[in-house]
Amino acid sequence: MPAPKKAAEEIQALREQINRHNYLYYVLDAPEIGDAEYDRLFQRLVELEGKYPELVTPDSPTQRVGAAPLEAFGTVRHMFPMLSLNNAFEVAELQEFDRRVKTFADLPPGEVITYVAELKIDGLATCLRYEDGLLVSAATRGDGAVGEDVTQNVRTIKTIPLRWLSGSALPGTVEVRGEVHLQRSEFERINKEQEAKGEATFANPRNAAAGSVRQLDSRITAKRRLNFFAYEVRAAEPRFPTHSQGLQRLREAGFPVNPHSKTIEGIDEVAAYCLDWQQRQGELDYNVDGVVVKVDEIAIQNRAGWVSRSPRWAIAYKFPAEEALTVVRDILVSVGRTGVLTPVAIMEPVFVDGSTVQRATLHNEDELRRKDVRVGDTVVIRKAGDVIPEVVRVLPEKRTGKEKKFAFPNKCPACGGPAVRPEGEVAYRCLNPACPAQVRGNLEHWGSRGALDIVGLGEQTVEALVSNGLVKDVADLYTLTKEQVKGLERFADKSADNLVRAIEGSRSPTLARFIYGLGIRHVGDHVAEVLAEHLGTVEKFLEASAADLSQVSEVGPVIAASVEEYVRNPGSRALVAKLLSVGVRPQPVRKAEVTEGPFVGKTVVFTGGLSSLTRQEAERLVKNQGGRISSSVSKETDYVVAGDKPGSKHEKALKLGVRVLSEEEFLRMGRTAEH
DNA sequence: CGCCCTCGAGTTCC
DNA sequence: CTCGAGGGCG
Repeated sequence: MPAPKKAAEEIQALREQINRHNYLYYVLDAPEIGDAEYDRLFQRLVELEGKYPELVTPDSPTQRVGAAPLEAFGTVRHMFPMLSLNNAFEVAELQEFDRRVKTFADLPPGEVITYVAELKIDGLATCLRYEDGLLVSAATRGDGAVGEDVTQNVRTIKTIPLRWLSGSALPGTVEVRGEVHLQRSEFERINKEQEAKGEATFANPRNAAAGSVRQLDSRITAKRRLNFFAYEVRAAEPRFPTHSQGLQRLREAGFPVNPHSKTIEGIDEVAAYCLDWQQRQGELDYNVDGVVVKVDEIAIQNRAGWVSRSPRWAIAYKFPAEEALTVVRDILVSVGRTGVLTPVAIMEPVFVDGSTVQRATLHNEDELRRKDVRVGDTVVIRKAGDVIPEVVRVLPEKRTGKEKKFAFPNKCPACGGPAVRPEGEVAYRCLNPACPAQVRGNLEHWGSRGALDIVGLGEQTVEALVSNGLVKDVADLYTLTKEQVKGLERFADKSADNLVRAIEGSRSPTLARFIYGLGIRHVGDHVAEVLAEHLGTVEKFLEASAADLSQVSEVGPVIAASVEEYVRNPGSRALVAKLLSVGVRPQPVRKAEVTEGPFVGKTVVFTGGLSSLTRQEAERLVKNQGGRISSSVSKETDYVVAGDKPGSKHEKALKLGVRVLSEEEFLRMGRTAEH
């Protein structure tokens, strides 16, 4: 039996009323009706929807109670990458930021820029996707490009509209970014509850919010009153000329936008806002860790541009981090895989900012001297960034005279061999290539994610393999048998099998991973990729010369010399030969032969800044399509791509009559060729 | 040569 | 995340 029209109308009316009261209650904190009245409306809606299940829609307020647990989270690709921000810790850095914006946006130094200052909520950056005004997905930040799908959990957050308020929706697909967080009062309530249940408590509101959003059972999430502040709206076509107008529209659409966000003229007033809230942060019922400052006008934002993955037109002013006092019990020296000696302070365990800390790097001899850290000293520590502990300074007034100055060793603590600090460098290095610390480090590196990606070959396993004499170098891994591994402590049948299988599975790495895995000085994953692309095969790699390599973009004299030295060294040649003989087969780089297209056999030169892709991406595009890159313009040059603020190369191109392309024209040529 | 940016390498805790 | 150092450009 179809639902009567009257029921449908009543349901619609109830939803509108409930949404409105939700908004008044949760977002504006100004309810117009009492709880009993609200419950009556809600119950009536539940009743009608129970009677006519075909009328239940995903944006109904009854759909916020959570759903059955998930097995695992899926992933969502963000429409626009979620960027990271540069930090400022002092007013001077804000002024430097202001100066840079003007430089890059071509504005006179005297110009007064309009900024928007927003409190930086200490929660979880979350990206909501709406299609024609209806919430379709919610994702965590993840790596910036792809995040975890937490839609079920986010639907339970009462302040997040399941549908934009009528009349305010932007058509098409729109992303709303914001911060999911917990109020301090709610955090305390949850912890009391956890305690009563005998379950683990959360260290701070951020961890509690993160734990709640990453709950596989959204019914648990629904019981925690998570909150949300929206701070950005993005659509394929920019809809607003200023950031503040975007925020205004979010407010109109029913999103909670932080009430303290403020449009401010000039950086000096922005700095005053930052310092003011630094003082007053305790007045808020949620944690903030700073202020985000954005250029208001989108046109200026675009002119200021981006550096790598962070915008030049925004900065995070960070409040001073929580600090704690502790005592240095000892200073140890660790030896990395490259033989670098790094001093580490071992401290009385102390709780700072969500976790208990007892180690902190002291970086190197110079840093240690600068801070003058001695064993027995009382030190101030804090978290640099979110996790890494840092010794800020020593409190000399706490000294008793019994503290011991640390003498930096000139012997390697791992092998006892000589350690030297080359002129002009900050690090001491152990010179013994057979040093057990380096041997272990090389093995771990070989198995690491960016290299051969051997799951299970961690620190513990490497230690066990080496100390039992089963493995001396990375090639030995490939002749390990399950029986040998089973003889080790902690290795049962199953885990031994897993390890041997994981090693087997790594026999055909890409050439880039293979080169990276060898651990050549100055060759990280990126440079390894560049080298592999240029060399193509492991045979060519073994013949690499500095003269040839330094022609390659991104490879300078230092890297070129380092690689040549590696491939000439008899020890490393022997290792590569051994790897090949035990059946490791680095895959030659397959270059699809491009025979037609606009760039085949052409030489291209870039000048000026590109906006929609990086210089390196553009160069790769040309190379993939059979072209060559050159750094200077001559009559041999076929195209000069002139980006923003082109330099002298542009003039030279005009003089020589070389074809000049705009970024747009270049992209069009590249794209048509890709199909 | 100086500036800006990116990369490499080392590090902590759960 | 942070430091130091390498590479590219003007």
